[in-house]
Amino acid sequence: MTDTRTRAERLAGAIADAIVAGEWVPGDRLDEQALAERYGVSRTPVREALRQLGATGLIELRPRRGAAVALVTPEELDELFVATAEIEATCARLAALGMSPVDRRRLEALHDDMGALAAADDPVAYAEANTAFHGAIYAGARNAVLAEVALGLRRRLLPYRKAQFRAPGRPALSHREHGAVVDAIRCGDAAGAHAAMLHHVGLVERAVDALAGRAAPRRGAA
Amino acid sequence: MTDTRTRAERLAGAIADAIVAGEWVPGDRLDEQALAERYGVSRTPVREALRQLGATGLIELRPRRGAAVALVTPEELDELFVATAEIEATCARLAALGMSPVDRRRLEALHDDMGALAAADDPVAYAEANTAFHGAIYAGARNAVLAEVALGLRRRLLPYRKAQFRAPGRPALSHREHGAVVDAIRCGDAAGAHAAMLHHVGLVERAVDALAGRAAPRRGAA
DNA sequence: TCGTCCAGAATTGCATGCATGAAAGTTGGG
DNA sequence: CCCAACTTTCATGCATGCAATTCTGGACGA
Repeated sequence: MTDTRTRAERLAGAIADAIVAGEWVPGDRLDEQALAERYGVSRTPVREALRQLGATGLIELRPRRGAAVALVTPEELDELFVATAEIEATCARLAALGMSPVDRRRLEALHDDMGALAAADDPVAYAEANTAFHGAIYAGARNAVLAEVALGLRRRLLPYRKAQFRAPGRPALSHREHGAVVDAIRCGDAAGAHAAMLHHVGLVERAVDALAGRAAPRRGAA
Repeated sequence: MTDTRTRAERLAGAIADAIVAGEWVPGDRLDEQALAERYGVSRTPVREALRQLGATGLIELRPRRGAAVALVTPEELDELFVATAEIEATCARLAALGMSPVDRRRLEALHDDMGALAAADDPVAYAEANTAFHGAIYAGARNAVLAEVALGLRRRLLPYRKAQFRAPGRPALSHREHGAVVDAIRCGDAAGAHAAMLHHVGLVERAVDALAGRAAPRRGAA
């Protein structure tokens, strides 16, 4: 069956995928004509796709100066991480309160499966399963709006956390932290789920900082 | 000095303002040609503006079938309110933890000023000040990303909460709830600020529900 | 009365062309 | 050698035109 979406929509998806895949890195210029030729369309749908992506924050549109993959400052990156952590923690709390028994079992099963990937120290497979894990938390919160916001923020962070799981032993650490979240959700411990998720994403931030070769930014520190 | 923004950007702002002002209500079709004539431009920048607004959720773009002001179902409306409440509560918690003494004083002053508006039962002036109040909370959280998300959700809700303050006595009730938030922030009571804000926005939702009653817009209703 | 089907009209999707503003390159002066 | 102003080049912003799809309304048959 044919795709009913417009070219602009498909382009937006394709360009976003390419950015997340690292084909362009933050700061790279997105030339309208080059994109048009690459995807075999005219500049018009390319421009519409770029506007759409600009509204999500994944790219930046500077009037008369073209589009570029969003280049966030260290301060903005910290805010992005904090915002993501808070929203994911909120999802975890809502999940602890309202997740169905069946969904809880599924989450536990997914977590158990990830244990094997962590033990095998398989970063690629673990990263993929990690996305599913966080997606299960979003779903457990039973709030599509929060999930959409969280996914949007996660996408904006992806260009900066690509290599995160490649550090040896990181999947295992991530898995232990997930365990705290899963335990709290299983017990219906809303505050515990919130705290565990906040702690987890906070650790991810510090890992990214370490990879970037910076000292971990501290909120309000001198 | 001349506006350096492109026509598409200005159009996006103007159309959003018109929607929030109630010039079009949820479900109304947005005709490209009509918009182009109204704002004295061609369809090209109009289309780009519509894509931008579509990405924010304020309008819906149905391929080959035009754009319309987003018509949210009662279930989605509930999710929007919950998400907004959770994010604003998070901002309140962060504000309680990290707001500067000067900002705390400013927030208290703003709250006191709103007391007069509430006593006078002036819904229009109170609604305006209310926006400033919540903006002060966002600022207190010191996280532009969270603030941006909260504002975006608030904007999507605005077409549904326009008449909210017109119920007699509502400004006074809102002001009392704000007082609980302000008190908690003043004491640095993070959990209290979170709970007070959650409660406050939850009450707003119930007020909107009451106003909407059975006349709430329904998609595809029989 | 109701549903179906088929022009005609209207609207969206996209390509193309041109004008404007920004960046790069060049030249002349200090 | 450096810098500033000018020129050139090129990408973006926008208008216009055409093709494809959807919508409308009326005729026709059950």
